[in-house]
Amino acid sequence: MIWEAWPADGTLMGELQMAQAERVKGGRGGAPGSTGRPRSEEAHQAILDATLDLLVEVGFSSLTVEGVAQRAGVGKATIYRRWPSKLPLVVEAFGRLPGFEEVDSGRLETDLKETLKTYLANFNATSLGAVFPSLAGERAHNPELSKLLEPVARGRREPFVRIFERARERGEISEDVDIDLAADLVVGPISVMLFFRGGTLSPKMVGPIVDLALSGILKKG
Amino acid sequence: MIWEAWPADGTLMGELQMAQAERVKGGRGGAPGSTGRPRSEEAHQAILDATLDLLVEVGFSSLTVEGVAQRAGVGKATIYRRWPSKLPLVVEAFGRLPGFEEVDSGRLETDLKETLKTYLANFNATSLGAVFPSLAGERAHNPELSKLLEPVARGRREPFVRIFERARERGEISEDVDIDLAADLVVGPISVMLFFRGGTLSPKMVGPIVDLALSGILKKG
DNA sequence: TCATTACGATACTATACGTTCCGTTATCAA
DNA sequence: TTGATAACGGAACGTATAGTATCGTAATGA
Repeated sequence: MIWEAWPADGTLMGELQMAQAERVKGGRGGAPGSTGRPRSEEAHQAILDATLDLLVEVGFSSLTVEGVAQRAGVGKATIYRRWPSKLPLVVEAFGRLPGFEEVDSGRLETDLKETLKTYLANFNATSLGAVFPSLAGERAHNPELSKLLEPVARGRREPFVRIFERARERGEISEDVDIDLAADLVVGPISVMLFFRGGTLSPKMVGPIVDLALSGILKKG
Repeated sequence: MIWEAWPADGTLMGELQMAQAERVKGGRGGAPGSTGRPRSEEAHQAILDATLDLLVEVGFSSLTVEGVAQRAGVGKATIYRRWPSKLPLVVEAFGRLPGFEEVDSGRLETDLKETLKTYLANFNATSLGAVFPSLAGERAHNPELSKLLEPVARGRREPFVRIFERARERGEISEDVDIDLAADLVVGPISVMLFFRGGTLSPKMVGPIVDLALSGILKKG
Protein backbone atom coordinates (compact mmCIF):
# COMPACT_ATOMS: atom_id res chain seq x y z
CA MET A 1 0.00 0.00 0.00
CA ILE A 2 2.95 2.33 -0.37
CA TRP A 3 3.76 3.86 -3.70
CA GLU A 4 7.29 4.51 -4.72
CA ALA A 5 6.94 5.65 -8.27
CA TRP A 6 4.29 6.06 -10.92
CA PRO A 7 3.96 7.19 -14.50
CA ALA A 8 3.41 10.91 -14.60
CA ASP A 9 0.68 10.65 -17.20
CA GLY A 10 -1.62 13.05 -15.46
CA THR A 11 -4.60 10.75 -15.78
CA LEU A 12 -6.88 11.04 -12.78
CA MET A 13 -6.25 8.03 -10.59
CA GLY A 14 -4.70 6.37 -13.60
CA GLU A 15 -1.38 6.38 -11.85
CA LEU A 16 -2.59 3.83 -9.36
CA GLN A 17 -1.76 0.98 -11.65
CA MET A 18 1.90 1.67 -11.23
CA ALA A 19 4.35 -0.83 -9.92
CA GLN A 20 4.31 -1.06 -6.17
CA ALA A 21 7.99 -1.44 -5.40
CA GLU A 22 8.73 -3.08 -2.11
CA ARG A 23 9.82 -0.54 0.46
CA VAL A 24 13.04 -0.83 2.42
CA LYS A 25 13.80 1.31 5.43
CA GLY A 26 15.21 4.55 4.09
CA GLY A 27 15.65 2.92 0.75
CA ARG A 28 14.89 4.36 -2.64
CA GLY A 29 12.42 3.31 -5.21
CA GLY A 30 14.14 3.43 -8.55
CA ALA A 31 16.10 0.83 -10.47
CA PRO A 32 18.69 -1.22 -8.56
CA GLY A 33 21.67 0.73 -9.82
CA SER A 34 20.28 4.19 -9.13
CA THR A 35 21.98 6.69 -6.85
CA GLY A 36 20.96 9.92 -5.23
CA ARG A 37 19.51 11.03 -1.95
CA PRO A 38 17.17 8.41 -0.48
CA ARG A 39 13.64 9.22 0.47
CA SER A 40 13.18 10.23 4.05
CA GLU A 41 11.37 7.68 6.16
CA GLU A 42 10.69 10.32 8.80
CA ALA A 43 8.94 12.52 6.26
CA HIS A 44 6.87 9.57 5.11
CA GLN A 45 5.68 8.81 8.61
CA ALA A 46 5.13 12.48 9.43
CA ILE A 47 2.88 12.83 6.38
CA LEU A 48 0.73 9.86 7.38
CA ASP A 49 0.53 11.07 10.97
CA ALA A 50 -0.42 14.57 9.90
CA THR A 51 -3.09 13.18 7.60
CA LEU A 52 -4.73 11.26 10.42
CA ASP A 53 -4.47 14.24 12.77
CA LEU A 54 -6.21 16.48 10.28
CA LEU A 55 -8.84 13.89 9.43
CA VAL A 56 -9.81 13.90 13.10
CA GLU A 57 -9.63 17.66 13.43
CA VAL A 58 -11.29 18.97 10.29
CA GLY A 59 -12.77 15.91 8.57
CA PHE A 60 -12.24 14.45 5.15
CA SER A 61 -13.78 17.11 2.95
CA SER A 62 -11.93 19.95 4.68
CA LEU A 63 -8.58 18.22 4.62
CA THR A 64 -6.10 19.91 2.28
CA VAL A 65 -2.80 18.64 0.98
CA GLU A 66 -1.30 22.02 1.78
CA GLY A 67 -2.44 21.57 5.38
CA VAL A 68 -0.95 18.10 5.59
CA ALA A 69 2.36 19.39 4.22
CA GLN A 70 2.50 22.20 6.76
CA ARG A 71 1.56 19.96 9.67
CA ALA A 72 4.12 17.37 8.63
CA GLY A 73 6.79 20.00 8.00
CA VAL A 74 7.38 18.89 4.43
CA GLY A 75 6.91 20.38 1.00
CA LYS A 76 3.88 19.52 -1.09
CA ALA A 77 6.11 17.95 -3.71
CA THR A 78 7.35 15.45 -1.15
CA ILE A 79 3.78 14.26 -0.70
CA TYR A 80 3.09 13.98 -4.41
CA ARG A 81 6.36 12.16 -4.87
CA ARG A 82 4.88 9.34 -2.76
CA TRP A 83 1.17 9.42 -3.49
CA PRO A 84 -0.33 10.24 -6.87
CA SER A 85 -3.19 12.20 -5.35
CA LYS A 86 -4.95 13.09 -2.16
CA LEU A 87 -7.32 10.14 -2.16
CA PRO A 88 -4.73 7.32 -1.98
CA LEU A 89 -2.94 9.19 0.79
CA VAL A 90 -6.12 9.35 2.83
CA VAL A 91 -6.93 5.72 2.11
CA GLU A 92 -3.49 4.58 3.20
CA ALA A 93 -3.47 6.71 6.34
CA PHE A 94 -6.91 5.46 7.27
CA GLY A 95 -6.03 1.88 6.42
CA ARG A 96 -3.15 1.92 8.90
CA LEU A 97 -5.52 2.45 11.79
CA PRO A 98 -6.37 -0.74 13.62
CA GLY A 99 -9.65 0.89 14.65
CA PHE A 100 -10.56 -1.73 17.22
CA GLU A 101 -9.15 -4.59 19.21
CA GLU A 102 -10.14 -8.14 18.53
CA VAL A 103 -11.22 -9.83 21.76
CA ASP A 104 -10.79 -13.57 22.25
CA SER A 105 -12.67 -14.61 25.38
CA GLY A 106 -13.66 -18.10 24.32
CA ARG A 107 -17.31 -17.16 23.85
CA LEU A 108 -18.91 -15.78 20.69
CA GLU A 109 -21.29 -13.36 22.34
CA THR A 110 -18.61 -11.82 24.54
CA ASP A 111 -16.12 -11.58 21.68
CA LEU A 112 -18.57 -9.70 19.51
CA LYS A 113 -19.82 -7.33 22.17
CA GLU A 114 -16.41 -6.43 23.51
CA THR A 115 -14.84 -6.03 20.09
CA LEU A 116 -17.68 -3.81 18.95
CA LYS A 117 -17.38 -1.71 22.08
CA THR A 118 -13.73 -0.93 21.41
CA TYR A 119 -14.72 -0.08 17.85
CA LEU A 120 -17.44 2.27 19.07
CA ALA A 121 -15.21 3.91 21.65
CA ASN A 122 -12.66 4.65 18.94
CA PHE A 123 -15.31 5.86 16.53
CA ASN A 124 -17.06 8.15 18.99
CA ALA A 125 -13.80 9.60 20.24
CA THR A 126 -12.29 10.42 16.86
CA SER A 127 -15.05 10.42 14.25
CA LEU A 128 -12.49 8.72 12.08
CA GLY A 129 -14.91 5.97 11.16
CA ALA A 130 -16.82 8.49 9.08
CA VAL A 131 -13.89 8.66 6.68
CA PHE A 132 -14.76 5.31 5.24
CA PRO A 133 -18.27 6.12 3.99
CA SER A 134 -16.92 9.35 2.53
CA LEU A 135 -14.50 7.32 0.47
CA ALA A 136 -16.85 4.43 -0.19
CA GLY A 137 -19.42 6.74 -1.71
CA GLU A 138 -16.96 7.59 -4.46
CA ARG A 139 -16.44 3.98 -5.37
CA ALA A 140 -19.20 3.72 -7.95
CA HIS A 141 -17.58 6.30 -10.22
CA ASN A 142 -13.97 5.56 -9.42
CA PRO A 143 -12.83 1.98 -10.02
CA GLU A 144 -9.25 2.69 -8.96
CA LEU A 145 -10.37 3.98 -5.61
CA SER A 146 -12.54 0.92 -5.31
CA LYS A 147 -9.46 -1.24 -5.70
CA LEU A 148 -7.62 0.73 -3.04
CA LEU A 149 -10.44 0.42 -0.56
CA GLU A 150 -10.80 -3.31 -0.91
CA PRO A 151 -7.99 -4.34 1.45
CA VAL A 152 -9.03 -1.66 3.92
CA ALA A 153 -12.57 -2.97 4.03
CA ARG A 154 -11.30 -6.52 4.28
CA GLY A 155 -9.08 -5.59 7.19
CA ARG A 156 -12.02 -4.17 9.07
CA ARG A 157 -14.14 -7.27 8.46
CA GLU A 158 -11.51 -9.90 9.18
CA PRO A 159 -11.56 -9.70 12.97
CA PHE A 160 -15.29 -10.39 12.96
CA VAL A 161 -14.92 -13.26 10.54
CA ARG A 162 -12.22 -14.74 12.75
CA ILE A 163 -14.45 -14.42 15.80
CA PHE A 164 -17.13 -16.44 14.04
CA GLU A 165 -14.61 -19.01 12.82
CA ARG A 166 -13.42 -19.61 16.35
CA ALA A 167 -17.02 -19.97 17.49
CA ARG A 168 -17.61 -22.57 14.82
CA GLU A 169 -14.53 -24.49 15.87
CA ARG A 170 -15.80 -24.48 19.44
CA GLY A 171 -19.14 -25.76 18.22
CA GLU A 172 -21.05 -22.67 19.32
CA ILE A 173 -22.69 -22.32 15.94
CA SER A 174 -23.73 -24.84 13.31
CA GLU A 175 -21.30 -25.94 10.64
CA ASP A 176 -23.56 -24.71 7.89
CA VAL A 177 -23.84 -21.08 8.98
CA ASP A 178 -22.44 -18.77 6.31
CA ILE A 179 -19.77 -16.92 8.24
CA ASP A 180 -19.50 -13.99 5.86
CA LEU A 181 -23.22 -13.44 6.10
CA ALA A 182 -23.12 -13.79 9.87
CA ALA A 183 -20.38 -11.18 10.13
CA ASP A 184 -22.40 -8.74 8.06
CA LEU A 185 -25.46 -9.48 10.15
CA VAL A 186 -23.65 -8.20 13.22
CA VAL A 187 -21.57 -5.40 11.71
CA GLY A 188 -24.30 -4.19 9.35
CA PRO A 189 -26.82 -2.85 11.85
CA ILE A 190 -24.10 -1.09 13.84
CA SER A 191 -22.75 0.50 10.69
CA VAL A 192 -26.05 1.81 9.38
CA MET A 193 -26.88 3.19 12.80
CA LEU A 194 -23.58 5.02 12.91
CA PHE A 195 -23.43 6.28 9.38
CA PHE A 196 -26.96 6.70 8.20
CA ARG A 197 -28.78 7.64 11.35
CA GLY A 198 -27.91 10.68 13.37
CA GLY A 199 -25.81 11.19 16.45
CA THR A 200 -23.42 8.90 18.21
CA LEU A 201 -24.15 5.33 19.18
CA SER A 202 -24.06 4.35 22.82
CA PRO A 203 -22.09 1.19 23.70
CA LYS A 204 -25.22 0.08 25.51
CA MET A 205 -26.87 -0.52 22.17
CA VAL A 206 -24.32 -3.16 21.28
CA GLY A 207 -25.87 -5.75 23.59
CA PRO A 208 -29.39 -5.87 22.13
CA ILE A 209 -28.13 -5.72 18.57
CA VAL A 210 -25.74 -8.63 19.01
CA ASP A 211 -28.37 -10.59 20.94
CA LEU A 212 -30.92 -10.17 18.18
CA ALA A 213 -28.43 -10.99 15.44
CA LEU A 214 -27.21 -14.09 17.26
CA SER A 215 -30.68 -15.35 18.18
CA GLY A 216 -30.98 -17.02 14.82
CA ILE A 217 -27.41 -18.24 14.59
CA LEU A 218 -26.48 -19.77 17.94
CA LYS A 219 -27.15 -23.42 18.60
CA LYS A 220 -29.93 -23.92 21.10
CA GLY A 221 -29.15 -25.27 24.56
CA MET B 1 -37.04 20.84 2.28
CA ILE B 2 -37.25 23.73 -0.15
CA TRP B 3 -35.54 26.97 0.61
CA GLU B 4 -37.00 30.21 -0.52
CA ALA B 5 -34.76 32.73 1.12
CA TRP B 6 -31.89 32.88 3.55
CA PRO B 7 -29.65 35.44 5.16
CA ALA B 8 -26.70 36.15 2.90
CA ASP B 9 -24.22 36.02 5.75
CA GLY B 10 -21.74 33.89 3.89
CA THR B 11 -21.31 31.48 6.77
CA LEU B 12 -20.74 27.96 5.50
CA MET B 13 -23.98 26.07 5.92
CA GLY B 14 -25.03 28.71 8.41
CA GLU B 15 -27.76 29.78 6.09
CA LEU B 16 -29.62 26.58 6.66
CA GLN B 17 -31.28 27.89 9.75
CA MET B 18 -33.28 30.33 7.66
CA ALA B 19 -37.00 30.40 7.61
CA GLN B 20 -38.42 27.78 5.32
CA ALA B 21 -41.31 29.63 3.73
CA GLU B 22 -44.05 27.42 2.46
CA ARG B 23 -43.93 27.07 -1.27
CA VAL B 24 -46.86 27.81 -3.52
CA LYS B 25 -46.92 26.90 -7.18
CA GLY B 26 -45.07 29.65 -9.00
CA GLY B 27 -45.36 31.81 -5.94
CA ARG B 28 -42.70 33.96 -4.37
CA GLY B 29 -41.01 33.69 -1.05
CA GLY B 30 -40.93 37.15 0.44
CA ALA B 31 -43.36 38.99 2.67
CA PRO B 32 -47.09 38.85 1.79
CA GLY B 33 -47.16 42.34 0.26
CA SER B 34 -44.10 41.88 -1.96
CA THR B 35 -44.20 42.38 -5.69
CA GLY B 36 -41.88 41.54 -8.56
CA ARG B 37 -41.37 38.67 -10.93
CA PRO B 38 -42.19 35.33 -9.33
CA ARG B 39 -39.71 32.50 -9.21
CA SER B 40 -39.98 30.05 -12.05
CA GLU B 41 -41.29 26.65 -11.04
CA GLU B 42 -39.99 25.19 -14.28
CA ALA B 43 -36.47 26.35 -13.46
CA HIS B 44 -36.77 24.85 -9.99
CA GLN B 45 -37.77 21.47 -11.33
CA ALA B 46 -35.21 21.61 -14.12
CA ILE B 47 -32.46 22.22 -11.57
CA LEU B 48 -33.47 19.23 -9.46
CA ASP B 49 -33.78 17.03 -12.53
CA ALA B 50 -30.41 18.12 -13.86
CA THR B 51 -28.83 17.43 -10.47
CA LEU B 52 -30.10 13.86 -10.43
CA ASP B 53 -29.06 13.34 -14.04
CA LEU B 54 -25.53 14.46 -13.31
CA LEU B 55 -25.32 12.50 -10.09
CA VAL B 56 -25.98 9.38 -12.13
CA GLU B 57 -23.63 10.36 -14.93
CA VAL B 58 -20.59 11.72 -13.16
CA GLY B 59 -21.13 11.00 -9.47
CA PHE B 60 -21.26 13.22 -6.45
CA SER B 61 -17.68 14.40 -6.26
CA SER B 62 -17.54 15.35 -9.94
CA LEU B 63 -20.83 17.16 -9.95
CA THR B 64 -20.44 20.91 -10.46
CA VAL B 65 -22.96 23.67 -9.94
CA GLU B 66 -21.89 25.12 -13.26
CA GLY B 67 -22.74 21.81 -14.88
CA VAL B 68 -26.13 21.67 -13.22
CA ALA B 69 -26.90 25.21 -14.38
CA GLN B 70 -25.96 24.41 -17.97
CA ARG B 71 -27.91 21.15 -18.02
CA ALA B 72 -30.94 22.86 -16.51
CA GLY B 73 -30.62 25.86 -18.83
CA VAL B 74 -30.50 28.35 -15.98
CA GLY B 75 -27.97 30.75 -14.56
CA LYS B 76 -25.89 29.86 -11.55
CA ALA B 77 -27.46 32.69 -9.59
CA THR B 78 -30.86 31.07 -10.02
CA ILE B 79 -29.55 27.99 -8.25
CA TYR B 80 -27.97 29.93 -5.42
CA ARG B 81 -31.15 31.96 -5.05
CA ARG B 82 -32.88 28.72 -4.02
CA TRP B 83 -30.21 26.70 -2.26
CA PRO B 84 -27.52 28.20 -0.08
CA SER B 85 -24.88 25.80 -1.33
CA LYS B 86 -24.26 22.71 -3.38
CA LEU B 87 -24.76 20.25 -0.55
CA PRO B 88 -28.41 21.07 0.29
CA LEU B 89 -29.24 20.95 -3.41
CA VAL B 90 -27.82 17.46 -3.71
CA VAL B 91 -29.53 16.35 -0.52
CA GLU B 92 -32.90 17.62 -1.69
CA ALA B 93 -32.56 16.15 -5.17
CA PHE B 94 -31.54 12.82 -3.71
CA GLY B 95 -34.26 12.96 -1.06
CA ARG B 96 -36.93 13.25 -3.74
CA LEU B 97 -36.08 9.83 -5.11
CA PRO B 98 -38.37 7.13 -3.84
CA GLY B 99 -35.53 4.67 -4.38
CA PHE B 100 -37.66 1.57 -3.99
CA GLU B 101 -41.22 0.39 -3.85
CA GLU B 102 -42.78 -0.86 -0.65
CA VAL B 103 -44.36 -4.25 -1.22
CA ASP B 104 -47.39 -5.37 0.82
CA SER B 105 -48.00 -9.05 0.17
CA GLY B 106 -49.36 -10.00 3.55
CA ARG B 107 -46.25 -11.91 4.51
CA LEU B 108 -43.14 -10.47 6.20
CA GLU B 109 -40.57 -12.52 4.37
CA THR B 110 -42.01 -11.73 0.95
CA ASP B 111 -42.42 -8.04 1.75
CA LEU B 112 -38.80 -7.70 2.78
CA LYS B 113 -37.35 -9.67 -0.10
CA GLU B 114 -39.37 -7.99 -2.81
CA THR B 115 -38.89 -4.51 -1.42
CA LEU B 116 -35.15 -5.03 -1.16
CA LYS B 117 -35.03 -6.34 -4.70
CA THR B 118 -36.59 -3.18 -6.11
CA TYR B 119 -34.12 -1.22 -4.03
CA LEU B 120 -31.20 -3.21 -5.40
CA ALA B 121 -32.42 -2.95 -8.97
CA ASN B 122 -32.57 0.81 -8.66
CA PHE B 123 -29.20 0.99 -6.95
CA ASN B 124 -27.41 -1.21 -9.45
CA ALA B 125 -28.95 0.60 -12.40
CA THR B 126 -28.14 4.14 -11.32
CA SER B 127 -25.44 4.01 -8.64
CA LEU B 128 -27.46 6.72 -7.00
CA GLY B 129 -27.46 4.90 -3.70
CA ALA B 130 -23.79 5.71 -3.35
CA VAL B 131 -24.67 9.38 -2.98
CA PHE B 132 -25.91 8.78 0.53
CA PRO B 133 -22.68 7.47 2.04
CA SER B 134 -20.82 10.30 0.36
CA LEU B 135 -23.01 12.75 2.19
CA ALA B 136 -23.27 10.75 5.40
CA GLY B 137 -19.51 10.67 5.77
CA GLU B 138 -19.52 14.44 6.13
CA ARG B 139 -22.01 14.37 8.95
CA ALA B 140 -19.51 14.16 11.79
CA HIS B 141 -17.96 17.51 10.93
CA ASN B 142 -21.05 19.25 9.62
CA PRO B 143 -24.02 19.42 12.00
CA GLU B 144 -26.18 21.35 9.55
CA LEU B 145 -25.77 18.68 6.91
CA SER B 146 -26.59 16.14 9.55
CA LYS B 147 -29.90 17.88 10.13
CA LEU B 148 -30.65 17.90 6.42
CA LEU B 149 -29.94 14.22 6.04
CA GLU B 150 -32.16 13.15 8.91
CA PRO B 151 -35.48 13.19 7.04
CA VAL B 152 -33.87 11.57 4.02
CA ALA B 153 -32.54 8.71 6.11
CA ARG B 154 -35.87 8.41 7.88
CA GLY B 155 -37.69 8.22 4.57
CA ARG B 156 -35.51 5.34 3.46
CA ARG B 157 -36.04 3.46 6.70
CA GLU B 158 -39.77 4.01 7.09
CA PRO B 159 -40.96 1.47 4.51
CA PHE B 160 -39.05 -1.27 6.29
CA VAL B 161 -40.37 -0.21 9.68
CA ARG B 162 -43.91 -0.28 8.27
CA ILE B 163 -43.34 -3.77 6.88
CA PHE B 164 -42.37 -4.99 10.34
CA GLU B 165 -45.30 -3.19 11.96
CA ARG B 166 -47.73 -4.91 9.64
CA ALA B 167 -46.06 -8.24 10.44
CA ARG B 168 -46.53 -7.60 14.13
CA GLU B 169 -50.18 -6.75 13.64
CA ARG B 170 -50.64 -10.02 11.78
CA GLY B 171 -48.90 -11.84 14.64
CA GLU B 172 -46.00 -12.99 12.51
CA ILE B 173 -43.50 -11.74 15.06
CA SER B 174 -43.63 -11.40 18.83
CA GLU B 175 -44.99 -8.25 20.42
CA ASP B 176 -41.72 -7.59 22.19
CA VAL B 177 -39.46 -7.49 19.13
CA ASP B 178 -37.84 -4.06 18.81
CA ILE B 179 -38.96 -3.01 15.37
CA ASP B 180 -36.29 -0.39 14.84
CA LEU B 181 -33.63 -2.93 15.65
CA ALA B 182 -35.26 -5.48 13.41
CA ALA B 183 -35.32 -3.05 10.50
CA ASP B 184 -31.64 -2.35 10.92
CA LEU B 185 -30.94 -6.04 11.16
CA VAL B 186 -32.31 -6.50 7.65
CA VAL B 187 -31.19 -3.26 6.02
CA GLY B 188 -27.78 -3.19 7.71
CA PRO B 189 -26.16 -6.22 6.07
CA ILE B 190 -27.39 -5.19 2.63
CA SER B 191 -26.05 -1.69 3.11
CA VAL B 192 -22.59 -2.69 4.26
CA MET B 193 -22.35 -5.16 1.42
CA LEU B 194 -23.24 -2.44 -1.07
CA PHE B 195 -21.21 0.39 0.32
CA PHE B 196 -18.25 -1.11 2.06
CA ARG B 197 -17.58 -4.20 0.03
CA GLY B 198 -16.77 -4.09 -3.62
CA GLY B 199 -18.84 -4.63 -6.73
CA THR B 200 -22.55 -4.82 -7.18
CA LEU B 201 -24.87 -6.97 -5.15
CA SER B 202 -26.91 -9.63 -6.88
CA PRO B 203 -30.62 -9.78 -6.01
CA LYS B 204 -30.03 -13.48 -5.34
CA MET B 205 -28.17 -12.52 -2.18
CA VAL B 206 -31.30 -10.94 -0.73
CA GLY B 207 -32.88 -14.29 0.07
CA PRO B 208 -30.22 -15.75 2.34
CA ILE B 209 -29.65 -12.46 4.11
CA VAL B 210 -33.30 -11.96 4.93
CA ASP B 211 -33.66 -15.60 5.94
CA LEU B 212 -30.77 -15.37 8.35
CA ALA B 213 -31.93 -12.07 9.81
CA LEU B 214 -35.47 -13.35 10.27
CA SER B 215 -34.45 -16.70 11.75
CA GLY B 216 -34.19 -15.11 15.18
CA ILE B 217 -37.23 -12.88 14.85
CA LEU B 218 -40.03 -14.93 13.38
CA LYS B 219 -42.33 -16.86 15.65
CA LYS B 220 -41.78 -20.59 15.36
CA GLY B 221 -44.40 -22.76 13.74
C1' DT C 1 -46.72 53.38 -16.17
C1' DC C 2 -43.72 52.31 -12.39
C1' DA C 3 -41.59 49.73 -8.62
C1' DT C 4 -40.00 45.40 -7.65
C1' DT C 5 -37.97 41.05 -8.11
C1' DA C 6 -36.45 36.98 -10.82
C1' DC C 7 -34.22 35.85 -15.03
C1' DG C 8 -29.75 34.20 -17.88
C1' DA C 9 -25.22 35.63 -18.62
C1' DT C 10 -20.85 36.87 -17.27
C1' DA C 11 -17.06 38.60 -14.62
C1' DC C 12 -15.03 38.16 -10.37
C1' DT C 13 -12.83 36.39 -5.75
C1' DA C 14 -11.09 32.79 -3.03
C1' DT C 15 -9.61 28.25 -2.33
C1' DA C 16 -7.35 23.99 -3.37
C1' DC C 17 -5.43 20.29 -6.35
C1' DG C 18 -1.59 19.10 -8.72
C1' DT C 19 2.86 20.61 -11.41
C1' DT C 20 7.14 22.76 -11.97
C1' DC C 21 11.14 24.97 -10.77
C1' DC C 22 14.56 26.61 -7.33
C1' DG C 23 18.80 26.23 -4.51
C1' DT C 24 20.20 22.81 -1.03
C1' DT C 25 21.40 18.32 0.86
C1' DA C 26 22.29 13.33 1.27
C1' DT C 27 24.00 9.31 -0.84
C1' DC C 28 26.86 6.49 -4.05
C1' DA C 29 30.65 5.66 -7.27
C1' DA C 30 34.98 6.73 -9.30
C1' DT D 1 37.92 14.17 -2.71
C1' DT D 2 35.02 14.98 -6.39
C1' DG D 3 31.05 14.49 -9.38
C1' DA D 4 26.53 12.51 -10.66
C1' DT D 5 22.09 11.77 -8.98
C1' DA D 6 17.82 12.25 -6.70
C1' DA D 7 15.13 13.82 -2.73
C1' DC D 8 14.56 17.78 0.16
C1' DG D 9 11.58 22.29 1.67
C1' DG D 10 9.82 26.24 -0.43
C1' DA D 11 7.44 28.87 -3.56
C1' DA D 12 5.39 30.11 -7.90
C1' DC D 13 2.26 28.61 -11.22
C1' DG D 14 -1.95 26.75 -14.03
C1' DT D 15 -6.45 24.97 -13.73
C1' DA D 16 -10.86 24.03 -11.81
C1' DT D 17 -14.74 25.11 -9.04
C1' DA D 18 -17.61 27.20 -5.14
C1' DG D 19 -19.89 31.09 -4.32
C1' DT D 20 -20.69 36.43 -5.08
C1' DA D 21 -21.72 40.49 -7.65
C1' DT D 22 -23.37 42.94 -11.52
C1' DC D 23 -25.27 43.46 -15.99
C1' DG D 24 -29.44 44.39 -19.02
C1' DT D 25 -33.97 42.04 -19.58
C1' DA D 26 -38.49 40.04 -18.43
C1' DA D 27 -42.51 39.25 -15.60
C1' DT D 28 -45.71 40.60 -12.18
C1' DG D 29 -48.62 43.77 -9.03
C1' DA D 30 -50.01 48.39 -7.80
